[in-house]
Amino acid sequence: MRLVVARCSVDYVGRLTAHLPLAPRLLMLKADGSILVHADGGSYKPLNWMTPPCTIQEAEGRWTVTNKAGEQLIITIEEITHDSSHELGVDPGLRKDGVEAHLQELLAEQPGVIGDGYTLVRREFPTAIGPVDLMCRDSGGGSVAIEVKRRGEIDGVEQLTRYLELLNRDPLLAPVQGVFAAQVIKPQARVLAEDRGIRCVTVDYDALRGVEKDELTLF
Amino acid sequence: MRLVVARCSVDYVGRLTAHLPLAPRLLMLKADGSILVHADGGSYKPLNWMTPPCTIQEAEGRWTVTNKAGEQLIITIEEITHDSSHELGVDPGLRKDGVEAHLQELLAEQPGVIGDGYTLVRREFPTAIGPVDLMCRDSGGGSVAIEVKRRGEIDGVEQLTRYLELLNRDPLLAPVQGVFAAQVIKPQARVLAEDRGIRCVTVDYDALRGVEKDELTLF
DNA sequence: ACTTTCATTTCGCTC
DNA sequence: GAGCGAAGTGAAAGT
Repeated sequence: MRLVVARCSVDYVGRLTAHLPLAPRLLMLKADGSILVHADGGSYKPLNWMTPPCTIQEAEGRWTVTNKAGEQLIITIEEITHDSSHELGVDPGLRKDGVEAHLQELLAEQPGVIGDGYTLVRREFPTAIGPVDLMCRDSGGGSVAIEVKRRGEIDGVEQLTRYLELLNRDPLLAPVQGVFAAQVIKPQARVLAEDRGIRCVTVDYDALRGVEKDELTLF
Repeated sequence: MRLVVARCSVDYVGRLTAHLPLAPRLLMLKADGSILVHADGGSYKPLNWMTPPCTIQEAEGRWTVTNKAGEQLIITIEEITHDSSHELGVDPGLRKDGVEAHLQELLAEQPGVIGDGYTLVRREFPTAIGPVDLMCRDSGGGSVAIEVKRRGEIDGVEQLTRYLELLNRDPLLAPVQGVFAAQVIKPQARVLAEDRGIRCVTVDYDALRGVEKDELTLF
């Protein structure tokens, strides 16, 4: 990784055109050829950048970064105040815990938490308008489509409604019940869901993980 | 801005929990107190970060970053290989051109691209639940509500559906046709739109701009 | 301050 | 590789 602090102006021409007036900034050149232009504030997102794969052509006071799609980042450099290179190697990567995917995994392992006697048909059940998070059968053999969210809001209810409408057109599946499962369900989402005959279930992430742990430690 | 290259491990506890094993990385500390942890690859997104406002407490080999919501980023430092500070000042900011607003402008100037004989009634046509991007009349004098998106996805179809439902209750306007216009329309969004009687139009941004240029250069 | 919407979204997964 | 949904989405604009 090469770090350059320089007074520069930047022009991007690609999916849109953008211009950065002359000012001191950090230029971060990564090992994969990508480049980031950062200011000293407005964190997280660079002012301008080019994602890999791309090539950097350095001329006197003018760097031209080009990617496969022909997009260009042109950096005009007036003055360099710092320039250093560092060997970092490949990063071992981030381990995340507590996102929707994990919640879905836990519920897939314990469908009984959502409804007595529920059994899993499959996760990410495919439909023409996208996958249903969990498809189950209830104790009577009826189909149940379950939408899992970390935070239950109206968008999620709309999403499940679309799936249900489609699934209920399929005579092999219909009638399909809907369940909206989330750690927290906002009142408006709950009202809308129940108005549409969708059952709401709030799930406790730590409890789910606890049950999982208990089961594991029994053996 | 302070730049530190260090062998470190990072733990985030907040909206989720995340862990980064020990490895060399760049730590970028910005003037507003925010901090970014970058590896030598990936795109512009940091491996881990904390957005301002937040406070950094530096102890021996252990930096603790805390924000208002109580989320924490704990950086355990084994070895520092670089440490430099730089005065950058406030950035003058980015000028952009070519986003959705611009696409809407171009279509407003050339409604014929969306449908033969279409004429513009007005942009940002107001309704009780928000403005319709473009309201036009077709060659027969009928009303057409147009939703403009850079990328046409299901959300956009839902939005237009809500507008149409409302507009069609107004006896002075009804019947109102719906058109979903975007540079790219995803198949699922297209299926949903056409199922609801909404016509889909894909528009070529460069061609629109080209036509505009040609018209200008004719005079 | 809160809500809505856009994004050069990026990222990860499934088909 | 394309397509889709989630994201610690972030960021900006309007209310």
